[in-house]
Amino acid sequence: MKDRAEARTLAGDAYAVIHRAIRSGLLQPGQRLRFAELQALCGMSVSPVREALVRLTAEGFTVSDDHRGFSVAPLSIAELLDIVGTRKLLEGEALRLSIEHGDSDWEGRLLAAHHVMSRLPRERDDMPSAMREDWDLRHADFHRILISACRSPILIEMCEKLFVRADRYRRLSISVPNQSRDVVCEHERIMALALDRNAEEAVAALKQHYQRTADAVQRLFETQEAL
Amino acid sequence: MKDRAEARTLAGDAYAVIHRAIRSGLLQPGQRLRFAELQALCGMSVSPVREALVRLTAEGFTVSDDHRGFSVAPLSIAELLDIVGTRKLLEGEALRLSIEHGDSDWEGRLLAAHHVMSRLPRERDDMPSAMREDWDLRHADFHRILISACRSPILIEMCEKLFVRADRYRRLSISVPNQSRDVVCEHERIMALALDRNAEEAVAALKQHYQRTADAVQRLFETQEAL
DNA sequence: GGCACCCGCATTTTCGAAAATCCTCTGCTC
DNA sequence: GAGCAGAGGATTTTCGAAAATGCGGGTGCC
Repeated sequence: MKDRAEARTLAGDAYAVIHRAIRSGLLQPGQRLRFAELQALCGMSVSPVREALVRLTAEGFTVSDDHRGFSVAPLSIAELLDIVGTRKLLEGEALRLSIEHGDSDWEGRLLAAHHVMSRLPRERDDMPSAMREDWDLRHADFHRILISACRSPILIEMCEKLFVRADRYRRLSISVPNQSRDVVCEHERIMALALDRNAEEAVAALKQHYQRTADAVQRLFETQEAL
Repeated sequence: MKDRAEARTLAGDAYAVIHRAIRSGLLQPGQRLRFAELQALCGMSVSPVREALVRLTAEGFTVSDDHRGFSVAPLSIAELLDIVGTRKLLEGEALRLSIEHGDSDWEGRLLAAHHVMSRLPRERDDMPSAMREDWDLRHADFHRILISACRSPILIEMCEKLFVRADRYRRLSISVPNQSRDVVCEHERIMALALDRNAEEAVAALKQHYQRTADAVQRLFETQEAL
């Protein structure tokens, strides 16, 4: 994740700042992005800001309109369903390959990542946002490691991009109370099946895991008519 | 394909020019890209050239090294196999969905694209390169239309990117004589099965089609030790 | 002799302003 | 009143130079 590797260029900083602003909601879906504001936000000149926007556009976080600048990519149920469907396909296959090729080192990293994640609370309201941020990172690590042994860099990269792209939607789902889901349990089950080398059921569990998150967000959309 | 939509900005032109230079081999894999040269090639200042490189890097055609500039992404057997494997997964599923959802308009466009393509010769040595370029475009259209009814914009976009990314390798395979393959026939078979709504066999034929191209290029690599 | 440091050159990266483009509002014509 | 042309302003895009960074050679020190 480019966010964490601290950038050695201003353009990298700008990318991180704007990316975070979009994910946090400071810059809202559909909002037009003016260079003047972004320069103020990032504290730099137009060149690195523009470079950041070009990169964000390539990754689907912003959209560009020639000579009319950039705006934050809008959210939609259609995109959510598309992202989830594609993730089920890609990560499902990546997990299957990981289970096929993974060695004991992979198993160890998986166990470790899950352990760290399970030690953090997820949705306590009194939880400081820093901790919630931390949970997000661990959660991302867990899913990353799950597919890390698939031996296909392209697949990994695509899954990573979709994961980040799904993040804006995932943040909405957290605000849904009483989901009657035990997310921790779902993760545990996926891991157990993976370690058992039960590819079929592990893939099915992973797909179900994503579908449930999608369903939760979709319900939220429909009730709030947030779109 | 961004190449064909004539760009309304210089950065778009630069993207097209450099992209073409990489695909044609004018800029070779691994070669370092200096701004001075690229500015001369594109006939413009540094800003749009840099923007083009950022975009190309996001798509995997170039790689960037902070404060040390850009270079053309190297070719490798590993990457070729990775691209082909991922394409089989993605386009296989996209074709399955297209067959499921495609209407008669889709069938018509598919027939038309195949007809136009079949009227162009592919590998005549005396063929002017403009015509070969034309065949490439029609070939791309055919594959694009094949999956165009899958109703997943993300899947389509990913397939498009992989298609373009595979192009550098595909150009190598054309230089292999006597492939004992009837590419025209393969395309015909895929189309016939798709129109027949025989998803299973159509997907299998498509995957085989890609695997054969991969095999041809791999043999070329190994004999020439071009890597 | 070998190693570390510093300086100058080549190159990338960033800046601030100029040029180009788009949007809006006004005024004119039909 | 509707519609088009054009000026003015806002904004993006591009330029050319300045700043920052990395690389290689040379010098001094151990």
